[in-house]
Amino acid sequence: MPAPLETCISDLDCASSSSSSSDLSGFLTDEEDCARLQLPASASGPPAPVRRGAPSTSRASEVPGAQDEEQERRRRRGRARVRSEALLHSLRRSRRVKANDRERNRMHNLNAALDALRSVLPSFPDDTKLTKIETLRFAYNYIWALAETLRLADQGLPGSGARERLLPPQCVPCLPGPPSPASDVESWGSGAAASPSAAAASPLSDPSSPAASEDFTYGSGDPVFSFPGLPKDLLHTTPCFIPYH
DNA sequence: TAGGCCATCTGGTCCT
DNA sequence: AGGACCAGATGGCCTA
Repeated sequence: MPAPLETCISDLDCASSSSSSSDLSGFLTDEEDCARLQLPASASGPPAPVRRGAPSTSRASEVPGAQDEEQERRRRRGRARVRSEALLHSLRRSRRVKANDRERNRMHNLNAALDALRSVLPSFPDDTKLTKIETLRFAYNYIWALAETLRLADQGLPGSGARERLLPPQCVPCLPGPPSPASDVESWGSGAAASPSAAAASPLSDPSSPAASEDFTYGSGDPVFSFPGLPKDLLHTTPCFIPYH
């Protein structure tokens, strides 16, 4: 019984010999086309050329010289198979290269956004670049600290509404941030996203820590970021709002 | 040298 | 169907 794949590849032999390499999409596109190669020639596609309507193997053996023709046919089929597999590989490869390019570009955009985020965060004195995860955690804490500063300012100036003027109302509820460190320090890092290791690493988890009793300032140059009423080293710690793994 | 961070590749899944 | 998004794998670079 002749292999269907060989029959199809015999078709490909004719098709590929008349097609340039830049015109492959019409008959070989992807895995589905590859699967189609497994179908019998009668299942789809153009009718087989007369050449492939040659006598069957059993009849060919009866004709003098037919064995040579059969061998030649097999050689052609073998070459066609190699060619078609190479074409499939080439097409898959070009698609993969395009996908890789898009993915690279996507990651570059993501990194550009992270750089933009870094640029609006207070920079470290030694100009060390924050890692990606540090940038995200730092930004989270920084936003929380700013909001908390406004909240404390509001407490100091009842009815001033400074926070409401500076921050849209939805900004505050969207921060699942910690409670005021002064009032509920122990609950820092106790959220669902928190890990014990992170909580233990934070000086804020220890109410007796000196860090929890001093006003937070950030930066050694100009400007120095000051957050009255907030614990020192707030932004250097990672109070687990972004889960650890 | 081990561990952390990062860029890239890759295949799978979802969405338009 | 093609692109976006995601997560895992891998290898390079750097630092303690």
